[in-house]
Amino acid sequence: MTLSEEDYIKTIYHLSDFNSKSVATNAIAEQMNTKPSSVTDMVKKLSEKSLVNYKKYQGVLLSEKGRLVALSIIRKHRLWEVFLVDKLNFSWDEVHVVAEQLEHIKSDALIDKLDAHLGYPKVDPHGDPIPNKDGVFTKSVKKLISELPVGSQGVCVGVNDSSAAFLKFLDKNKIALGDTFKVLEIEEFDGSVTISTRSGSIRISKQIATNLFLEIVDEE
Amino acid sequence: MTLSEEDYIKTIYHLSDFNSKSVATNAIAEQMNTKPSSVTDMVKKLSEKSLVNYKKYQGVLLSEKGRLVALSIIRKHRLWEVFLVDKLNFSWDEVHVVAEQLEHIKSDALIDKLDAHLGYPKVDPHGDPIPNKDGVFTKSVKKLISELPVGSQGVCVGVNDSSAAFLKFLDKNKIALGDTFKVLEIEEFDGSVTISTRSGSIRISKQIATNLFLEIVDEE
DNA sequence: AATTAATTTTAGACAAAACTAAAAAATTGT
DNA sequence: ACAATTTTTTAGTTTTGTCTAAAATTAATT
Ligand SMILES: [Mn+2]
Ligand SMILES: [Mn+2]
Ligand SMILES: [Mn+2]
Ligand SMILES: [Mn+2]
Repeated sequence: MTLSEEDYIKTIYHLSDFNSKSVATNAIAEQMNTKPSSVTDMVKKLSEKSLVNYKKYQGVLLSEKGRLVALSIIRKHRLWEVFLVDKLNFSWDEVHVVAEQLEHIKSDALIDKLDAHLGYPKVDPHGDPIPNKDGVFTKSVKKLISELPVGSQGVCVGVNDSSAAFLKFLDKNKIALGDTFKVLEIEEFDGSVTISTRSGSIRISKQIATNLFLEIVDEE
Repeated sequence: MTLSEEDYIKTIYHLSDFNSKSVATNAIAEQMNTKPSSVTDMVKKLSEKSLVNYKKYQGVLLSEKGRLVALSIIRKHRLWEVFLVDKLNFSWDEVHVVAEQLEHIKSDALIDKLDAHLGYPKVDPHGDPIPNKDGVFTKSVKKLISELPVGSQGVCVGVNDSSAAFLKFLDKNKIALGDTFKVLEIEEFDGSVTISTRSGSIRISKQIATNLFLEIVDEE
């Protein structure tokens, strides 16, 4: 597999929405910043290698083989993201570009040992699940606090608004990525939410609640 | 810089012996498992970009610009090797192939943070020096114990004989890569050497002494 | 249903990096 | 010194991945 083939496979997987619907040539071209004609060429090649199912003018879907390739690249991408954040102190919004390169390093031993070194994480810094060696992953849910019912619990994994002002606000209120929160109460009147944090429980406004993503850990 | 260009630059640097003598087309071809004609093509391209000085039939030498590129790749290669050994528990003889890929990842921030995470190492797992950001490095010396005078001190960084038997012997005598040794006495009669180790001093035969490399740390 | 618009594919070209075969230059041995 | 050998370069292809321009197909609108 060349680097370019791997990126196409990954893009097709992402655009297919868990491999359920067929992906349009133009959609791939747009996502990858190439021309539709280039996509057609590549898709033909991937079809030759039976990594995708493709019929002219009908769009494209990953084969089972292709799906496993996609998941192995996604696994590498997300493990590297965890490494960059946990070990090298990158912030969660800087890691994607670098992981885009690291995901193509070819060495099974490397990924196994990296996985172990990171303590077999289940989720990347953006709250997205990390497939295991066989491409199995727990389809986790990432939701805004404002969308959750009372009693929900999850790990804070992202923000909608990444302005300096908002991040400063979070800091002041001792809210950080990686923290576990529980929704204690929702105020009907103004939509504000009371959540439990490390340092006791606090109430956050509806505006804040619509800007914080929780990763709901699907208990196994 | 493409991956291929980077590998050529690095190879030319290594073959030029600290950039002192001009490198033959055939030597590059042999080292890189390509044909001489391919090398000529690439060398012309590198010359266009003024990364090398090249005149037909005269061999090639890195320009100052090229030398700095070479050193930045070597820096990355060796830092990744340290990471693989120190953090991921690879053994020192497994890391080269993987580092050969990792050295091409493009991100200054990544290398800075990796360097910090590793504690700013000066030397890679094979005892080779790690250039700093500006391409400066202490030209360190790697020598067999049998070649050292009494009083020499250094870090054990490699073996000549990597047979299981020899490695087992080292293990039994509590000699490991990364240990610091000092030459205490050399026996004229049989060439055996007394060295100080973690666990006191031991005498090793001439045969052992000709199979262990020490990295002599050039005090600055 | 027919025309128009959008999407997708084909045809032909190009740059990067490799190759083979043959020509040119440098080196070596007598 | 000059023929033989080795090294290096040139010329012409190939593969991979991209592009533009034009043709084919499908989708949307009157
Ligand atoms: Mn990528
Ligand atoms: Mn991610
Ligand atoms: Mn390399
Ligand atoms: Mn090394």
